[in-house]
Amino acid sequence: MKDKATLVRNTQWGQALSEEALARALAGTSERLVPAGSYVCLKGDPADHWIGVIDGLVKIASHWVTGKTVTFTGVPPGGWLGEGSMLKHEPRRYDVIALRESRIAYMNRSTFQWLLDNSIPFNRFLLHHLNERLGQFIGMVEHERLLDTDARIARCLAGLFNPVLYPGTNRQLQISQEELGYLAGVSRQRANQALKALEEAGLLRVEYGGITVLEVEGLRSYGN
DNA sequence: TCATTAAATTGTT
DNA sequence: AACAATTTAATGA
Repeated sequence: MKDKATLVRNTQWGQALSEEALARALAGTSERLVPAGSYVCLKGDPADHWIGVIDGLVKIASHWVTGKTVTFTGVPPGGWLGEGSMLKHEPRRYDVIALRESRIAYMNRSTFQWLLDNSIPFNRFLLHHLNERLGQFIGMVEHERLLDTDARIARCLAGLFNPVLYPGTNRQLQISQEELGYLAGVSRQRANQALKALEEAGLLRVEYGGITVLEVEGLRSYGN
């Protein structure tokens, strides 16, 4: 994906906006290039923006004082995040970190509010978005303690391919096994081992610097 | 356009 | 965790 205009235009709500409204939405959205390993936003920051991923890959995580980090989920291009703190008018409750160099769109609060007040499709989108996110986290809590690493990786990938949350993601995903390990909370070696098992099962193809998903449903239900 | 070199990613111990 | 092998990207002729 190239820029914020492409990102917004490709969303469900963006397509329903008039040219005038689209221009207004874009005017209230800035764009920043975040280097790999840098923060997109920090826990405790005032939530003044809704964040969209134009290109790259970010993870939503929490940093513990002991130095441990817990990753909640990854967000590929086409995904949006941060609406929760935005709606509740409270500080960010997590860190967002770029796993590799990423182009990020920041929509300011007034524009977000304006869309909320004026666009039914935007509201519908947010509703679906929140509902999917909720389902995703319920599933994670349910399975985290029950599944082995192979299945965790499988679910992690299936999560990245969720067509509602991340409509821009096609069957190919550019993610190194190291990054995948970060997302699933396992070592690179173990991620590699899991990927081999999943490839063996015919669910995906491992390529240099990325993977191609063959059976999203198979990934989602792997290990059940 | 092709060849060489550097960087990134993966496989193995 | 460290090293070797492989693939891609970058550079210059």
